[in-house]
Amino acid sequence: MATISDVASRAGVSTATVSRALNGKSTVDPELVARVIAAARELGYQPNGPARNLRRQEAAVLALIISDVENPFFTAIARGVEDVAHKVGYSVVLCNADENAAKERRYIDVAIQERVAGVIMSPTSTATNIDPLVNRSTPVVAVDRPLPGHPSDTVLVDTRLAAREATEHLLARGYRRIGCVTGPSGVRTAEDRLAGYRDALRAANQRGSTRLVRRTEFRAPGANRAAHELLAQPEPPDALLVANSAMAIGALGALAERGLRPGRDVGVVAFDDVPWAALVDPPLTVVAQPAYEIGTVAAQLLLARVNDGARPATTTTLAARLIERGSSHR
Amino acid sequence: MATISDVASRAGVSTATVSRALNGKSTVDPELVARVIAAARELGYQPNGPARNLRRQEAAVLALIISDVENPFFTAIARGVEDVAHKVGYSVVLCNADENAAKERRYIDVAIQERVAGVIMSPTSTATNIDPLVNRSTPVVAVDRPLPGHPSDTVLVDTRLAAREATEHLLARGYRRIGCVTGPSGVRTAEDRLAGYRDALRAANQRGSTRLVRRTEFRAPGANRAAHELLAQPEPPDALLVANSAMAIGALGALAERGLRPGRDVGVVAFDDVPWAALVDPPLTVVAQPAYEIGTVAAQLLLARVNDGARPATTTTLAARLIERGSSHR
DNA sequence: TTGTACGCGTTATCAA
DNA sequence: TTGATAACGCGTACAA
Repeated sequence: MATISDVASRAGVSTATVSRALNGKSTVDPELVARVIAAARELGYQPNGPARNLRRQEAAVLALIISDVENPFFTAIARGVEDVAHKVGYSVVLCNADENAAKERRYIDVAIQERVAGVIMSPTSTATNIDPLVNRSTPVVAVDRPLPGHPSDTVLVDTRLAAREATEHLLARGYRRIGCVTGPSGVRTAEDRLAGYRDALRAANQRGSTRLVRRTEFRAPGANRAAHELLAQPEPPDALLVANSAMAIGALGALAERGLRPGRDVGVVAFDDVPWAALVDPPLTVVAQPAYEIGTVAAQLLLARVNDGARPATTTTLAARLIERGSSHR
Repeated sequence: MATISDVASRAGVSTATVSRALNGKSTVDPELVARVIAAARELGYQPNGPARNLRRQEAAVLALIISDVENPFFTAIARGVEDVAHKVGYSVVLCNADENAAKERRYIDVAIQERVAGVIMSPTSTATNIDPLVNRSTPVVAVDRPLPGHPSDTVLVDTRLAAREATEHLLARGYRRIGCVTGPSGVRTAEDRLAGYRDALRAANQRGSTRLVRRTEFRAPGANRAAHELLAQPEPPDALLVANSAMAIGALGALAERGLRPGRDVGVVAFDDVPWAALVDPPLTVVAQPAYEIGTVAAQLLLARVNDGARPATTTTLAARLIERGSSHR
């Protein structure tokens, strides 16, 4: 494989000049630049990344550690991050922690070992430990969920308010016993959505009952079981607030299995506006989170911090938007 | 940040011994190993990846370049690759080419620059050029679509046969004018699905008509337009074979917009068994591709080739499975 | 079994 | 503006 000195001898210059020419330093004779570029092309020269990163003590790479690659919310974030990063010459490596603290820990180690410029992550839980990153002063931006412990740039959605509005919407539609299927305890978004739900009930002078609330993993099977449990009760809920789209699949499945029609029999609002939401019958009312924008904002914050480690940490909170469809209409 | 010589002095040994101890070489006194490990832990030592990769001339990293992160088919492949790679100590970096030849090209360059051990990719089109990888003898495994030019390990689904069976299923259900919405020309899976569709019509002594076929990008909006065009004709199709799940969303949307009910009015079979397929009304008949298994097989092939570059190239073809649901029932 | 010393390919410093 | 050279941190050949 061609190295920088191969290019240097072919162009009849020193390696230093090749390096300067290829990195666009302004202090190089234009004619030499042309010769270097030609030589590099002829040899199919590609710089050796590890050597460059070793020398520079940093790679033009951002790590994005997300909790679940199969969740469209997180893949949309990924696209936002990529679009911003690529524009300024950074690559993004996507790591799937799979809602698994051990995998997450492993990817944090990989990010450190590879000396990436910065890390964007959605922590799997409040147990997430970023001390290793902080100790090495690798910039970290949290998305979707805040990081425990250290102050860091954070991009969130006002999901508590969104959950409140969604619940108020159900109340306004005439549903009276609203249930909530949310994520595991220890995950901030799960807590916030539940809190927003309770805010709305309290504001309407309803006493929330724990019999109407279930916590489960953020996936379909758990939500399916949870919905069945709620609906099997003597006084079942007449509406459900569901905390993400995978869970919506489980919950809607449970309704179908019980012969209940969303909207008419049980009102349903779920978080995340997935492409198929408008397609089910009746179409699903959702809380649309600005996932792509979370990604772009996070990437901008991270790049800013890479260039200035002393910037004070900020928290950006984006608004979600309720999209009313048939599943919350009797 | 702690280096290997920090660990060495703390443990009272040489850097060579630290290296050997940490890499599990058998020729080290067990007591020294213990001291080294203790020192490394105390210092929070993490090896410098770039330095290690520079020295080793290779990184324990696989690149996975997929055509679309937002397509569940590809994210399932990614999980398969990850699970196999992690088991043997390799990391996976996921790159989203976004069905875009330029991004794909860029990620190939990144893979070369970072000197990854190997690349798994689903080529965006027959124009994909992997010469740069081949020239540097970086092992490549193609998934979903074959690579043009060079013989390489390849993991495919027998999608032509699957399309034929899906079409025969529609014929057996009594549909008589079957249309096909497939992907762009130049993409092998798009061609194969169309070919399988035509195989079935020919076997049934039907003359396929180009008026029943549309090609479009593998996304919902294109498929939506295509389905509208097909259905607006004087003699519209009474069934549709749709080439992936994103396109299914567009096509089902078109049916809804025209007040047509899947199954009863227009039979529908789509590729890829997505979680919501069973949830729409009527449930969607699909061709389930073994995506996760594609990933595991591809990773195994790649790792085998990393260890033995002389292995002959193989092509593995996996079978797809038709899952009959309501959308192909009158 | 352990230590010394070199080189991987690049960039940055310094001198010319 | 250019070139010689040192240094980044690690693994290993070789010597002890």
